[in-house]
Amino acid sequence: MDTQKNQPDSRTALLQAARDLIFTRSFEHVGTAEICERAGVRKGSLYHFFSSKEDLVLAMLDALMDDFERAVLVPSLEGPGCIRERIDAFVQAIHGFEAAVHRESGYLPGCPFGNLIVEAGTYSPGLRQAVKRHLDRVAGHFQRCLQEGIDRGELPAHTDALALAERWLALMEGILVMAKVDQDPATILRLGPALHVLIGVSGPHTTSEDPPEGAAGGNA
Amino acid sequence: MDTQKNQPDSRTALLQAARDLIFTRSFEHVGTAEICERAGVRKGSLYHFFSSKEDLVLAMLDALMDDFERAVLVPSLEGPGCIRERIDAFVQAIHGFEAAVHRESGYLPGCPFGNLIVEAGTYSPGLRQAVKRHLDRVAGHFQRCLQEGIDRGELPAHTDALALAERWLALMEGILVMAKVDQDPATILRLGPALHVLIGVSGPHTTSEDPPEGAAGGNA
DNA sequence: AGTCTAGTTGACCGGTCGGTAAACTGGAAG
DNA sequence: CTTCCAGTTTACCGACCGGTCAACTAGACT
Repeated sequence: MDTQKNQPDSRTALLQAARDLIFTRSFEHVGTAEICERAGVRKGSLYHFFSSKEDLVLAMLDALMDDFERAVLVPSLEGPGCIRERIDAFVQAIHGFEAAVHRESGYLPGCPFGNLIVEAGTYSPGLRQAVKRHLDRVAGHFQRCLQEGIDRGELPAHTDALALAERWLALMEGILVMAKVDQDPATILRLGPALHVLIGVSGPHTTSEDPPEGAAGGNA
Repeated sequence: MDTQKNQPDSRTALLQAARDLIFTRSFEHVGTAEICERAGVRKGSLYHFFSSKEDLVLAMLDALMDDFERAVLVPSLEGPGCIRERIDAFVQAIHGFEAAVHRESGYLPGCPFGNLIVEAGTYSPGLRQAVKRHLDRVAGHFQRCLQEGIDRGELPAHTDALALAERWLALMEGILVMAKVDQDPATILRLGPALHVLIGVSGPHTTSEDPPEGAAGGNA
């Protein structure tokens, strides 16, 4: 009831192995054999639990999204502070995650959802729609965060939270593409403050740039 | 015997075939056999002119960038009008191109450079650095356009054209990722105006949104 | 006991991939 | 004529891919 631990082994191991491998590399460059090897499972078992590699990845994305919500979206976007501080917390969380992967694996992976779209978006409708679902969910978090800012008077009352959330997501995807080009987590911190301008919380003074604020951008 | 040299060069045909195929699909999903078939050339010839598939793609990117500069960047960013109008022309040009490919092939390809980064960025340093070089060149066009706006007084004098150009590029990449998720060129038009906000030319009134200006004429 | 069944195993398949090797072609030069 | 060589052609390779299959195992239910 509370746990289905009588069968967690192979299926869960496959999901975790697929996540680790596909996240740091890519869907196409990670084969089922490698996934199985890392999971400590034979290939036949993979196809006992999943009907195809795509099916495995679909389930992996669900688990990934759950963890992403729990570890990044909710803590940063529903945490304390004003909109501006929440955006900073969000950027910091993304940076921390990408930097950690980069430190451990040598790769800066970028956005796993965006990566999958680019790889498979033009020929696998199933994967594309699944990724779209998850990105819509991410945008939903942005939207709620923005709406709260509107309700609190931090954003103009006429702000279109839905449209602005989509722009937020677009810029974030682009930032992660740029970071992947550079293979450098610092790019996330350098471009992250652009979100302030896009969302309109760069400060009461000017619309073009935010002043150098303390040592917040510093990295260990 | 006489028409065998009708095609100017097998090399050129291979480059064009690679571009057509890889652009609408992807690097990984287009094989050398298919490229050769489209180019009307046997595989041995491919490896006479290029040392590897990656080498072919590298050369293809150079030609693609030249055409992109000539057909999109220069006409839109160095054309008449203020910064804001140039941004609109740029977005229109990108949209026109993506929509045309989408109409003809059924695929919305997104940014070929961004696609390649996501596909190969984490395991092929050569491709990654080549893409970075080309994207830097694109950002250079943005930067010159912005600098001109600063010189003309359309942008604040303290504007950092280099940093802003990078943000412009990041948002554009993100917009194309979003359009690829949606597989809908309209997403480019919907998100394009966010560039106004990011760059700070959304108008003298407010920082959040630009007024709905209908009838964005089909200008390319 | 016997049966049922979810799960596991390892051998195997057909196909595709990037890339190779060697023979061949035709025109230019000595 | 012979030599030379950029370019072409054809057949082929080994590796790897996602996926299949029938046999097997161990626990649960009757």
